[in-house]
Amino acid sequence: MSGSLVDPGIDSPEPEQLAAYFALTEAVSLLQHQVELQLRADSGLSSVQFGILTRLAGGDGQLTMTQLADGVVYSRSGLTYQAGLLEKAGLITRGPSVDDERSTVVTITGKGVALVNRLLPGHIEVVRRLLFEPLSDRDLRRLGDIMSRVRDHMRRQPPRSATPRKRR
Amino acid sequence: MSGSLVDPGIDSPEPEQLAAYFALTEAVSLLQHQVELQLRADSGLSSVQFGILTRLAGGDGQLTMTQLADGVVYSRSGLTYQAGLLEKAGLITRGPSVDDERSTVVTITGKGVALVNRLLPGHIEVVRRLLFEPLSDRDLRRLGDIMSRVRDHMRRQPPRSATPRKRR
DNA sequence: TATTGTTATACTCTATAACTATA
DNA sequence: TATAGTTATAGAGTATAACAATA
Repeated sequence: MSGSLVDPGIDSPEPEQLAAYFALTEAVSLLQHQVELQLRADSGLSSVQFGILTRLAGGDGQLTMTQLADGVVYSRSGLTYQAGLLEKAGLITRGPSVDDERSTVVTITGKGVALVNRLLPGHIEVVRRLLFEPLSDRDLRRLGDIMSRVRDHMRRQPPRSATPRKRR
Repeated sequence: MSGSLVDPGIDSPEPEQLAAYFALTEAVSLLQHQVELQLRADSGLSSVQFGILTRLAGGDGQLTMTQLADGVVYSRSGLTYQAGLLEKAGLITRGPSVDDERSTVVTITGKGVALVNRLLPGHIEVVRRLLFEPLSDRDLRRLGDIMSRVRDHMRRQPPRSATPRKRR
């Protein structure tokens, strides 16, 4: 008895490949949940908000709304909502772009940078405990190599903004 | 110039390790989003609902609410909500457990199994295109090995249900 | 015309706490 | 007392479509 009611079909991938996919998604889901709990406990920030701030702080501190939406969140209106919260909290500011007056440039404030730096150790500690701990240095190098290629591959796919409009 | 405003601190992990973490989370986030789009387009099901159904279908078709909550969703009331939707759609049924009359046993229906089998090819196709395609067989074996260990490690952590009550 | 961003709106989802019933 | 599950409720988040302004 196989103990399974599903039949992926003749042309399906090896079970081993699917197992890799399931392990990946389950592990990341568990990790994300723990990260979410830690962030809320330490700051009240959601992981989406933390992601916006770290994306800004990881660069030179400035990105347009569209650049942010491409990396963090999946609709412009959703990002407008989150940016509104972060601006109200004094963690970012928004201003017009000089290059293109349609664009809004989002800038992380000193308070925002300070918050990211305060949160990072606890954040990293969670990641270390859950993700790094059971892995050797070599595992981690391989994981980074593999997932970097996957990420780059996905980034090359047509971005969401290219989603065709609803037909009629 | 480093181009970054953040300072992880003296005792921080190697940048290479953090890069592995960021690549992992970004890639999985992109993958989850595409999977979500495909599921909605093909069925109107969310990935949480699909996860509940596949978890049931991957076993013998029955699990208790608590077993489901541990694997798929992060609060019992949230699962009750989702189970209500799935039951209304005729994809699962709920009934009392004979072993423990406090428990509810969730059973996937024939219609539920049929839906999972209908959705699986398209689902796998997305995963193949985004995740498997840029990877060699060896990459995939390594990824599966690594993430299985991480997942097992995380499962060993005290489950969310052990979260201490709010103080006071 | 196409693109950037915001707004209004409706909806989905989630968590908290209170509650019922069984162990 | 502790555990399984449901319910009521409230809040957060998201997407869609319509809109204004600029390219």
